[in-house]
Amino acid sequence: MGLKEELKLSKDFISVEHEALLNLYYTSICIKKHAAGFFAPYGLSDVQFNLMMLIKHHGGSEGLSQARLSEMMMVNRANTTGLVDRLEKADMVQRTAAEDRRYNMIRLTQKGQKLLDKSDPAYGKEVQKAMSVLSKADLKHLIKACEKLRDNL
Amino acid sequence: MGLKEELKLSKDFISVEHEALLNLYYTSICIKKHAAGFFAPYGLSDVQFNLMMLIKHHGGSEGLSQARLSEMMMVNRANTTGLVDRLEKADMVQRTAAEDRRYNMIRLTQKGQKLLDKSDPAYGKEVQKAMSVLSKADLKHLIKACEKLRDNL
DNA sequence: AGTGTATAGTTTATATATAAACTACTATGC
DNA sequence: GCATAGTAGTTTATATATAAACTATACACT
Repeated sequence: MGLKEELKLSKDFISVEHEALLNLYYTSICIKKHAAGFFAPYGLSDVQFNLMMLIKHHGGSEGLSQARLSEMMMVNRANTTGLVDRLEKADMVQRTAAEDRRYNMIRLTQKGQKLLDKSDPAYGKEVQKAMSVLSKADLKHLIKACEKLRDNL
Repeated sequence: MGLKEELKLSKDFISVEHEALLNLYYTSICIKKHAAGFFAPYGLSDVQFNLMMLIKHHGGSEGLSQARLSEMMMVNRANTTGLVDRLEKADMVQRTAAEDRRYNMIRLTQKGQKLLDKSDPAYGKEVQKAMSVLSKADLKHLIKACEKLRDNL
């Protein structure tokens, strides 16, 4: 459905450019909400799940520092402090000392690893399902468009 | 730049589908950050500006209820309470009574109207500039892709 | 060795977002 | 008329996000 109908607007968008921008923005909101709903049964938020996925897939054996996690999630490093606090409290990740004593290396706990091993395949399937309405060519087109937009900011 | 390079990932994405989803998500984050930076000199957040724009362009003479604003911003109505609180405190909007006494009709104050009249044209130009890297065909393609994705959630 | 600079993480204050429980009001059905 | 449903807004608790100020550590240079 067009965004105009979805938001029940009576007036058209001012330009295709603005319509495209708002479509990108609101679609991202919808996807985020959907992801939150998908992860809720696992007792995790979408953001918490994302952080744990990054450690699983890019942390190797040493884990990732909070600064690196912040960079990969494109969030302020202050945000990661609280995020790791909550995940540590839930026994999903643990802070471990690095050689450079400024760093916390964040790793998954056994509990965290177990939960991810269970939920990761389901997440993969959900992504395929969500994106299946677009052809491979459409997907590549979409990726290219996003890259161009980011480069231009 | 590809998202892989931008986030300095050492591994490829698992699928084009996942890459497209992450591109959409992260591009939206980048755009939001850019918007926040753009509106900062006006003393407004991107979210506050969005709310005021909705009132200006879709509020007519009566303004909009908080429920309607929540719907148009795709946020929980609890969120709009605080948003309007802060904008009211800054003398940008005002709550006025509607015939149906459950409703607050939110309108721009003179100060809010003045600020919007000044910033709105600059915002329009910024949107054009940001989206100018995509052709009209690309933009329509992007809109269509977003619509398909939302319909499929 | 000591000084300055940069980096990592935390703390604080604040904004934005949700869900759930609550109040106030409206509308519906008998 | 009155119980019941539904709708609008608020409050509370909590999560996520930022900027700015802070501490601790590391590094570079004379």
